[in-house]
Amino acid sequence: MNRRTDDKRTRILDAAVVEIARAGFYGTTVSKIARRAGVADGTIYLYFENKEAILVGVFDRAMDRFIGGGVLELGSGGDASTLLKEIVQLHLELVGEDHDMAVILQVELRHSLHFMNLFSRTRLREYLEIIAGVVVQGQREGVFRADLEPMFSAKMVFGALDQVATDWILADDNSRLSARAEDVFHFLERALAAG
Amino acid sequence: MNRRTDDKRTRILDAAVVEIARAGFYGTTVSKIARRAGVADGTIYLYFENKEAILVGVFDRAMDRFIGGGVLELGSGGDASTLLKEIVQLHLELVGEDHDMAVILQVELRHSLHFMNLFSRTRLREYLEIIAGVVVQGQREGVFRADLEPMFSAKMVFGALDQVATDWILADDNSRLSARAEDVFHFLERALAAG
Amino acid sequence: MNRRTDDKRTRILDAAVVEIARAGFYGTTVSKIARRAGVADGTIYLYFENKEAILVGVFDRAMDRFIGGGVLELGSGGDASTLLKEIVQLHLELVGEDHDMAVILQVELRHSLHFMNLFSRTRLREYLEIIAGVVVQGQREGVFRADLEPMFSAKMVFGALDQVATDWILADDNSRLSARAEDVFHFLERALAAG
Amino acid sequence: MNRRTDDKRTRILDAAVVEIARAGFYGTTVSKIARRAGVADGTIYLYFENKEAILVGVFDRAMDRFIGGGVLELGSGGDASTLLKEIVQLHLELVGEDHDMAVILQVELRHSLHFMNLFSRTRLREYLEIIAGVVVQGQREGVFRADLEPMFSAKMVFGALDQVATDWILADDNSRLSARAEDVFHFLERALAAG
DNA sequence: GATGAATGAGGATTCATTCAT
DNA sequence: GATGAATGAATCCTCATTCAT
Repeated sequence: MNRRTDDKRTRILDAAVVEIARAGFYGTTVSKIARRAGVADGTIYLYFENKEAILVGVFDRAMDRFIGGGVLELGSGGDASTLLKEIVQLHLELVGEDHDMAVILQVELRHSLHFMNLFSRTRLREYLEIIAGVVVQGQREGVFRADLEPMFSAKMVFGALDQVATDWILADDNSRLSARAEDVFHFLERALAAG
Repeated sequence: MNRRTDDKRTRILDAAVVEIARAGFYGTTVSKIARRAGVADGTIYLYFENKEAILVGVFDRAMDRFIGGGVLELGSGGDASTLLKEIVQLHLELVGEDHDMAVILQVELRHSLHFMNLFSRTRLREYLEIIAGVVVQGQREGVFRADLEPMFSAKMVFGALDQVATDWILADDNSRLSARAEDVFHFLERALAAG
Repeated sequence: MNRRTDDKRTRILDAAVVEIARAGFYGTTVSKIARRAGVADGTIYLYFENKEAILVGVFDRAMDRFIGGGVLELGSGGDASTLLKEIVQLHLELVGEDHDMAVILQVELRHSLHFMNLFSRTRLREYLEIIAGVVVQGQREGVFRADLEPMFSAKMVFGALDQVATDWILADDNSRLSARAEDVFHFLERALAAG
Repeated sequence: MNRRTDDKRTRILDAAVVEIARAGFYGTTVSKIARRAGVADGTIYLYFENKEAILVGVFDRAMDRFIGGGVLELGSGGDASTLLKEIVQLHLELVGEDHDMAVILQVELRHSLHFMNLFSRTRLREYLEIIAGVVVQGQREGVFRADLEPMFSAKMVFGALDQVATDWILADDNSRLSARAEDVFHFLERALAAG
């Protein structure tokens, strides 16, 4: 895939994000995405097998950015509590960065069992394992309760972040999502803390 | 609305739950719902304005059962911690009771901003306020931390329950959802507890 | 058909005139006509075989009023020119009397070849023959040109009246249709006059 | 619009004329028109916004042919009486040329107030003004009566032509419509003539 | 690779008509 | 006779996908 090709794929994905965020997956048409991307309808099918594959593409790219773009590098150092704080901060920053993308992650991705499964079995699992790793580290360090199952805890953390993100989408005010990081961390730390 | 009429509306909603849970809102047709309900296509439109209204109907009935069927009676007595435990228990029991309905609540309802808005502005708000009320009571009783904003706490509680429910849907094993109530309560109680 | 029955039929026709004039034959539904008439949908079918029969009913009643209600009595006396003047006057008065009815006569009746045929072979023919009779009388009296075929002349007269009536419908100002009688007569008399 | 495209649009209009003349606008389906035109149903919508737009298209093309194809060139020369004769002749020739098209002009176009308005406010007005121009010329030349309002006279002329055309459609014999031109002109000339 | 005109299956919705009460 | 709930055939229109250029 050379640069030109890649550029066209990128433009299609960018266009899809906007259109899907605005009107929903079923409310958009391949034609509209093509028009916004500045390509012909048929061109879409040179880069994606079908309409659903565009959504998968959007989603994959988002998760690549999400996970590749920071979360993985967290493991480098610091105590578990700090890491947790960083995860919360980063999650809300990344999701809050691009409203259209956030709509897709929080709303459009939940389209069907099929999609949710895809999500939960692949990229979400990866992400949850990173969080669970932090929990395990915390338990080893003695700062997090030992009686909580790490993967369960990771899901609770994700649940909190997800809820806050969805809430932010729906509020549709001009607040920054990351402004809520402090509160979320505060809540989660207490739930996880030892002693 | 007499018994006959009510019966037909009920049958349509029941059929819709099954069809939508199975194939998604956009994957089902009005015809399929009608066939399963044992009525003619046109009959659907005597009870619902359009296809979307069926989904709203499904959702409303579920929330009526959900809120009417127990959560409201919680306020009667007991300390805040017990009430929270009961909410957690009841939420997971009710959602876990009917897998098809759960799929709709956890997946299909999140279809679009439009639906999420409907959800969040109406019944979810009502529910969150009940939870927030328990938090306030706990704070007054001195068992819950006073430094947490009650509505924020309520959202965290809901986020945890929601995550567990979605996780259960996706796991698709034969576990009972309510079996996870203990762990969730354990997590949330610690997050909220004073001291 | 007793008085009660007749009353219901009348109410249905009255309702049909209003609905059809307002929205067109295809733009109305049997249900709407029934609602306006204050009867049940099914009741319509006790009085009319099907939807089209309602239009035929509306049309027949209108023509009965039209022809029965004056034109036939013209023959009684007077010279041909006066009779022509009276026909023109009466035609425009009757059509202009009820705007809804006029819309049906000038617009809705022209729905299809089928209807136009019905119209032209029955009531219109009857009417044209009355006019042609006046022409013949005028020719005999020597006031109308003898070189014009009476039925052709009658059609020209009707064409003029019809055009003026349609024009009035479309103008939709508050003018009275019969105000145009003078001009029309003026035009037609000259066309027909001998010498 | 290149040749291919234009060709397809033409084929759709041709097919529509036949289908609509045969069964009426509401008696035809988009599918039938498509089949006769030899295109897919969806193709219709590449050329027309909806079913009604097909009828408008049919009507516009007819009026273009009608007005563009002769009547406008009349103004060139000759006295008013000759011009009137030519208009009558041309009108009946053009309408009589294509029976299907004539059915649409005389019957289908009168379907509804909506259509009649469209007709009367646009192309008919244009046409009436041409006729009125001839009347004015005749009045200036002193061959037409000065006491007739030109636009009113034009409507009378059109009413006569329209009536004859409709009559021809309904007669459905094998006569040529233009054969009636002589009589119509004879009638109208006398009505308009000065002196 | 790129185009976009063409396809045609699919689906929501309407509404004339029926018939059990 | 009267009702009006129920029917289901019919139709307009959309849109993902294809393929000749």
